[in-house]
Amino acid sequence: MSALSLAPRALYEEVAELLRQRIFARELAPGSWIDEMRLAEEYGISRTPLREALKVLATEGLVTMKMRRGAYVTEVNDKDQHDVYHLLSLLESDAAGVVAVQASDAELAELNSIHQELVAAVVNTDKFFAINERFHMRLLEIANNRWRDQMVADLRKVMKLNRHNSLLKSGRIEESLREHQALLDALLARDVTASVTRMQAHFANGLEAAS
Amino acid sequence: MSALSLAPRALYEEVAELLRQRIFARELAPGSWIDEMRLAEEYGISRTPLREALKVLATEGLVTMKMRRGAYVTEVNDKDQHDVYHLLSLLESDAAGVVAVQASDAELAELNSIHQELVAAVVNTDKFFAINERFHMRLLEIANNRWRDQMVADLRKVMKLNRHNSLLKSGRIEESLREHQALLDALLARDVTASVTRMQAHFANGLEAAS
DNA sequence: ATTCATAATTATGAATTCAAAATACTGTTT
DNA sequence: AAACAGTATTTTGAATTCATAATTATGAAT
Repeated sequence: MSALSLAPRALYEEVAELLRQRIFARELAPGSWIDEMRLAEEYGISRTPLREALKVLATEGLVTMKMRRGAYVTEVNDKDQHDVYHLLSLLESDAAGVVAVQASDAELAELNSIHQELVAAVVNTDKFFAINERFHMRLLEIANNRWRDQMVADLRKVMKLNRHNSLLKSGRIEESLREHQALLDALLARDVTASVTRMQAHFANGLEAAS
Repeated sequence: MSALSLAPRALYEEVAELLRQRIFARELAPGSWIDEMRLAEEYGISRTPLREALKVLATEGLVTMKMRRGAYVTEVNDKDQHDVYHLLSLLESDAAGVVAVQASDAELAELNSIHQELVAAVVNTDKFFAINERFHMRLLEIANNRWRDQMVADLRKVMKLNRHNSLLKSGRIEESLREHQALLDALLARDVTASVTRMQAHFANGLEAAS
């Protein structure tokens, strides 16, 4: 007795999301060929919406179309990984600077409260990851630039293609928490430069740990 | 007796590019409905590749799909315009910083030579615009981050949706040239901070003139 | 004349069909 | 056994067809 979705997505969107999940789960491995017929049959749909979904994923960079030989899961090499991470750092640091200037007091308080949840979740790795993700997402929302949001979302998807995909290593929880705290201090002080710098530092440390 | 393209694009890509041209030319105006059947007939193709092209443009942000009512050219308001411009500034400034560090002497010399062309073209507005575009593109290429290139390309497409789309106002040619010169000086001196700052300034002035 | 209900038309979304290209298979020759 | 030619199969790309939702047109009732 599930409620009908109020805004049912188009079938091709639905399928695109399913494919993303399978790609991130490495069920569809980087470099591997995507069997249109097999998947269409598996999902009980025709090839038409499936092929539309593949074209969307290709535009996002998750999939690579090869002329007359179909779709392949994009292979992300070390340089790609590094390049994408660099851009994430750039965009999110900029967002932090914007938040330091533009956020309402209530919004800063909200970020602070998410951070407190983070502190409380330090013993639970999975929960910590989830809340950490939420912190970053909320900060982006507050920065209020839908184009950046879209770009960050796409880049994060590409990051997930890599085996070492976690933006946050389990061994770095305490360290990461301190970095978050420092960032939050800068935001609450509405110090733009420090906010940007500390977000950059947060990312720089993350990459070092990930490489 | 034209040479066959060595890498003939897929039909849906071809069509996507044709549609982009028409959107930028405002032949397909922002907010207007895109008539699939009409266009398919006009191009002498079926709706299938056309619809695939529309989904690509939707992912790029040029087109908005409305459930069960087709595709519409995206309307870009002033805030969008500002937000996109901000990101272009951020990405290209960062690229300038990267170039200052990583470019070979030959690559810097190449940028310098393009700049000399720019100086020479100061009397010819159209030529100036074209060479200016080439300078920015080449700088991005040298920065060597295909993900950024893709993002910048997409953002520039969105900028073109706006009536005041020129990233460079005709009244600002001399001023723009001076900014380029200053940027180039910083690059040749391999001064990262100055390179970033001057690219930012170049963009900041551009927006002011555009608004 | 305006509103409302109903029918006709049109457009979308998705399945199916079809043509051509790429790949796999078979059998022959060396 | 390896290399090749020729055939069969598979798969892609694109056109066509079909079902249904949305829109428009028509006509009746107030």
